[in-house]
Amino acid sequence: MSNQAAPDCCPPLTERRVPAEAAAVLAPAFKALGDPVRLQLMSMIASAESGEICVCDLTPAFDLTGPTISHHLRTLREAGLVDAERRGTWVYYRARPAVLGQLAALLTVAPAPHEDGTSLLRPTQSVDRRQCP
Amino acid sequence: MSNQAAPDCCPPLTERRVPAEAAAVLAPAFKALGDPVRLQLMSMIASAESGEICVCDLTPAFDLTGPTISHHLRTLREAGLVDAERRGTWVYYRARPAVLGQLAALLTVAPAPHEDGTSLLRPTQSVDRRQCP
DNA sequence: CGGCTGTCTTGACGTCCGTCGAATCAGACA
DNA sequence: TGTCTGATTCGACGGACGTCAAGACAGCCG
Repeated sequence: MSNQAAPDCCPPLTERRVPAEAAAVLAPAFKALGDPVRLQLMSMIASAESGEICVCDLTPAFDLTGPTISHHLRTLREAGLVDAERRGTWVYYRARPAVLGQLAALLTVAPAPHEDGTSLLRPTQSVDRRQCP
Repeated sequence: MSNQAAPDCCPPLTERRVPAEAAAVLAPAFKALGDPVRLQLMSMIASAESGEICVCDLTPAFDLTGPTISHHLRTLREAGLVDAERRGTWVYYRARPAVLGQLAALLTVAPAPHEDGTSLLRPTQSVDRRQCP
């Protein structure tokens, strides 16, 4: 339905101020990723071996009903983050790397040499970082 | 209040599936950027010449009341994306480049050589791309 | 001290979002 | 053709979100 979150272009958010029109187009993409379920769905789709993944593989991974997963997938679709294709009985979802890349570019901070090192990982100390040994 | 969106760590979303706990911590950061006003605020703060910017410079840039801007700034603060510091009469906000960098890394797609080129910019053709001449 | 300016908090209101159950649509298969 | 399975849409409900007006708090200055 011609939504297609279309960011203005490339300049990192830290370089120059994002104009209102660009923000209006970019924000929905971030909003789509602003839900834990959708973030996981996006990751499962984007990291699929064959480049695509069946809905029937996505649904059982959550404690949610089919319609709810379908709703989240639609949100990702309307945000322009994924593509869907029906093939026979099943529907396959595929990521749009170029779009992810654009969002990444927007958030990318140049070299960041004199950082304060205060990453999200260790804000103070109470955060569990059971990843990254 | 000890919120501090703390992503698990580094592996791009396209590499391996984001675990539920990590998604629960990362999603709020994206959600915070999922509003046009906050995205602009984030950009204005992150692109500030001196590294920080006064609330008195942020508020007049929008057609919104002071409390509303303050509310959005609080959201960004609680998401761990910015820091606030009161200095005399004014309050200054400063970005957290390391956090932005982590979010960027999560969205970064490796090299992406065989792309279909379908970036958000030109999904089909109906999108206005009055940026990027 | 008293007033002033700037910012944040509180309370309220309307809207949007996440979730579900039931119904509907799309293919496959007998 | 009929039926079964998989996925989406529809309708509804509770909760969260964006916004504002009014009030409270912090620091300056006369």
